[in-house]
This record gives sequence, structure tokens and C-alpha cells, in this order.
Amino acid sequence: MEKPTITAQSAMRAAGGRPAKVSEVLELLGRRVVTGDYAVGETLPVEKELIEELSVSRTTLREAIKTLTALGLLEVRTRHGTRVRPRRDWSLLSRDVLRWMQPVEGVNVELSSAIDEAREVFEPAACALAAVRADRREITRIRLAYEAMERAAENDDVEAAIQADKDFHLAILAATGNPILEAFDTAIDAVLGLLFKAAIERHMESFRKNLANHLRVLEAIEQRRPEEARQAMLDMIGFTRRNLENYQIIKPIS
Amino acid sequence: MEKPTITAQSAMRAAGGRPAKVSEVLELLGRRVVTGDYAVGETLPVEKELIEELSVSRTTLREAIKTLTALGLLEVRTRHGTRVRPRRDWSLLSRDVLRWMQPVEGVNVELSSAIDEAREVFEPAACALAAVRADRREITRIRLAYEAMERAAENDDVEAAIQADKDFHLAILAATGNPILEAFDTAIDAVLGLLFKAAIERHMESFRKNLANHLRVLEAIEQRRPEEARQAMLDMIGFTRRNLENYQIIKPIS
DNA sequence: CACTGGCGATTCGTCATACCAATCACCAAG
DNA sequence: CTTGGTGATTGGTATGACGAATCGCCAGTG
Repeated sequence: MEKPTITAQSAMRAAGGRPAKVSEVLELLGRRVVTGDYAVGETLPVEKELIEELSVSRTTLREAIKTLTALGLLEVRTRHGTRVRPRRDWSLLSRDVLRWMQPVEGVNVELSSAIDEAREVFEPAACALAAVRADRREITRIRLAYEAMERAAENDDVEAAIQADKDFHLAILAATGNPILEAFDTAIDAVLGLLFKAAIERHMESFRKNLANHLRVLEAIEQRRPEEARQAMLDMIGFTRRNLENYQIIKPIS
Repeated sequence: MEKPTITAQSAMRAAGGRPAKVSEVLELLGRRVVTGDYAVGETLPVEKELIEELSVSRTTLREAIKTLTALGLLEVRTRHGTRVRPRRDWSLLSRDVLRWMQPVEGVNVELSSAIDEAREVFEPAACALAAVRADRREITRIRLAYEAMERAAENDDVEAAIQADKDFHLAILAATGNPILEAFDTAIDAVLGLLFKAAIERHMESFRKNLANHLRVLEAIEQRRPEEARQAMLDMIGFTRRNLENYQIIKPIS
């Protein structure tokens, strides 16, 4: 029997405050899968073994596996066991999966690069849509996020800067009125935090310089100019990308 | 107690051939949620009631609910019951959720329009990436799909046409080398089938006219010309969109 | 020796029951 | 009216059991 590197874990706690055993098992097995402790195509130990190793009941184990199956990580076949599905079937936009794919500390360069590349594809388009469709409330949300960024820059508050920057992008996505594009908010929320944190901590000044780009985006949306909004976002992402590449948080486009 | 419109169900069968009760319950509850039988924010009946209504064990019910929770449809809180989460939390790229959102026959116009709009955003970009990164095997797959489209056009084979058209788009997505963009393959696979079917059945001639557009895309990718590939895909989607709008399969852009 | 048939072990799917912990509703005591 | 207790409700977990399909092994047969 193998010796998975992920053995112990932090005690997840549900809303109520209980230990929430299922989520512990879920975290543990989820990480083992994405880290390759259980390789793609490999068959996991049978239920009995996992029950003994994890010291949980079959009920708990099976509920955790059900969740992993729904996330596309596992595939259970009666009498054949539980196998790890190929990577392309994983729900990469799920918060849990994204979290498991990050190393314990730091960022997953491959994944972050892919997400950043995807952002370049759909965020400019999202801006253009937002410029056409955003209602007053949504525009206000974008503006508030921008103003929070300004305050954070003044106060040198890294945490607030990250949060406000994320909010800015999430508010634009929400303003597109397209539920499919909005599905990316998990990826943005889960990863931009890590990316921006890594970048801003290294050099707060670049965050300040980027404020002007954000303002251009905001004003273009307010003035209902989709093409300007698209271009402004494109410029902003280019600026950000150069920073992230310099710090080797993501790798350059091939 | 309410009377959900979804009460009976088709007998889902697992790989082996058994009834697969969990998937029956999953289908039933999933549809009730997306159709609004259980409205957003509403609390589902307690476990005991559902067990009696569905005539399944608690184990089976809970495993189905675990899956729905992983898909973002439900939220379970100890002592407070199971509630339907807001729509923006649903995993819209999941095959199951997409299927549940389609009416029993026909297409969901709102959803299809949103997916088509998203396609216009990322498929041209995917083409440009594919033109840069696709390896020989991936290009071959795209070409084979195109040739299958030609054959289907000659033979007036609607089913083959739909399948080949889907393959063409999926092959391009797979050739981007970006796992995030590839996550859309479920949406493409689940919805293009319905859209194209509805369109091609109405007018096979438009499928033939669209062949030239596909060929342009293929050749641009083979010749490693990203901008041409992007433009060709943009033209193709514009052509398709006009058709779909004419047949009122999707609604015009607002 | 090669093939056939069957028995038993394996493994996931489902069920029934029990107990726990947290919370809520309600009522009695002050 | 407030306080405090008390039981019912509800989801979380643990067990033990049975079923069905499959696989491996081995005895029986030609």
C-alpha cells in the first residue's frame, strides 16, 4: 500500500461549529487526487481500507466520495472500484478544486497562467457587455470597488487593496447579465486573491499605477462606451500580466 | 405540502445495468430545483418526508443531496434544513445542470442565448490559441471533424452533421492547451447538440453554406495564422447566430 | 494438457436502526 | 415579562446487514 503525502489535516468546521467529518474526509481525498497521490486512472483503495485508514464510517466516506464524483474528480463503478478521472473532466471552476490545486503556500504557476490567459479572453468582453447592460445598482457597485481601491492605495493597506481589486472585477462580471460568464467568478475570486497578493506584496507601487487603468474602465462603462471599456480592460490586463510575469507568478505566453 | 410537477421519472441505469436509485433521486430532485418546484431560497421537506415520498433509504437520499450540494444547487445546514441556493451559485457548466435546465423537449431560450453569447467571446480566442499551439494530432482531429461535416452534407445526414459540427468545435477547444477554456466543452457538448439540431432540421442548406466558414477556420489553424483563425471563427459564429435568431432558437443581442 | 463449469470471495449499492449534538418551541417558575 | 428548563426536531455519524454483479481459483471432464 502507498503512503500518501497528505495524511493529517486542519479540522474543517461547518456553519454550526461541529467537526464536520465529511468535509475533513473530502478535503483529504480531494487533495490526494489533485496532488497526484492518487494518480489519474488509478483505482483508490477499496471502501473498507479507506474506512480503516481514515477512521470514519462508511456513510461518511461515501458521502465524501459522492461529492468528489460530482466535481468530476472520481468515477465509481460497482464492483470495479473508484478511479481518478482524467484532468479535463475536473470542475476547474469549483472553489474546492481550485483550492486543492494550489500548493499549501504559494500559487500553482501552471494553473494561474491558464486562468490569467482565460481572463484576457473574457474580461474585456465582459466589460463591453457591462457597458451596454449594467444597471444603476451594478455601476454603483463597480464604482464603490474602485473608490475602495483608491483608499487602500492611500493607506498602503495590502489586504484592502486585494479585496477591492477582486470586487472590481467581480462587479463587472456580475454586470454582464450573462450567467455563463458569471460562472468565472469562482475562478477570479479564488485565484486573483493569490495572484494579487503575491504581486502587491512585492511592489505596492504597481498597484497604484494600475489605478488609472481601472478608472478608465469604470468611466467607459458609466458612459456606455463598450469598445472603450473593452480596450481599457485589455490594457489593464496587459499591465497586470507584465507584472505577474516579472515576478514569475505566471509564465509568459508561449 | 406542495405538489411538485416532477413526480415520476425515467429509470436511470448505471454502467452495470442496475436501476441505480441514487441517480433517479438525483435526477428528480435536480429537476425540481432548476424548474422552480423548489424555489430559490426555499427550504426542502425534511429528510423524513422525502424518504417517505420517494421510498428510498436515508442513505440514498443523502447521497443524492450531497451531489446537488456539490453542484451548487443546494445548501444543507444542520438543524435548519436544506435550502435552494441562488442561481448564480449553480454550476452552469455541469452536464447534469445544463440538462435539467432544458425543457423536456426543446431548448431553453434564455440559457441558449447566454451560452451562444459566451461562445462569441471565447471561441474566436480559442481559435487564435489553437493556431499557435495545436500539435499535429490535434490538427488532425479538427480536420477529421471537418471532413465528417462534408460527408454529412453530401449524404443529408442530420445526425452525423450535428455530431461532426460539435466535434469540430470541441477539437478546437481541446487544442488551446488551456484547461480553463476547455471547461466549456460541457456547455458546447450539451447545448450545441440541441441548437444545431433545431437549426439544421429546419434548413439543412444553411449547414452547407457554413462549411466554407469552417474550412477557413481549419486552414488558418493549419497555417498557423492566429488572427485569420480568430476572424474566421467570428464570421462563422455570426453566420450561425443569424440563423438561430431567425428560427427564434435564441434571442437577439440586447 | 486444455477447456468448462461452478463456488466463494470481493466490492459497491441500498437499507434499517440507533445515537449524538445543536437548535427551536414551549411552558412553568420567578 | 423575563428566565430557565425540557422535550421535540433535524441533520451528522456509526453499524451491521443483505443483494447483485464480477473475478479468481480449482475441480471435473474430454
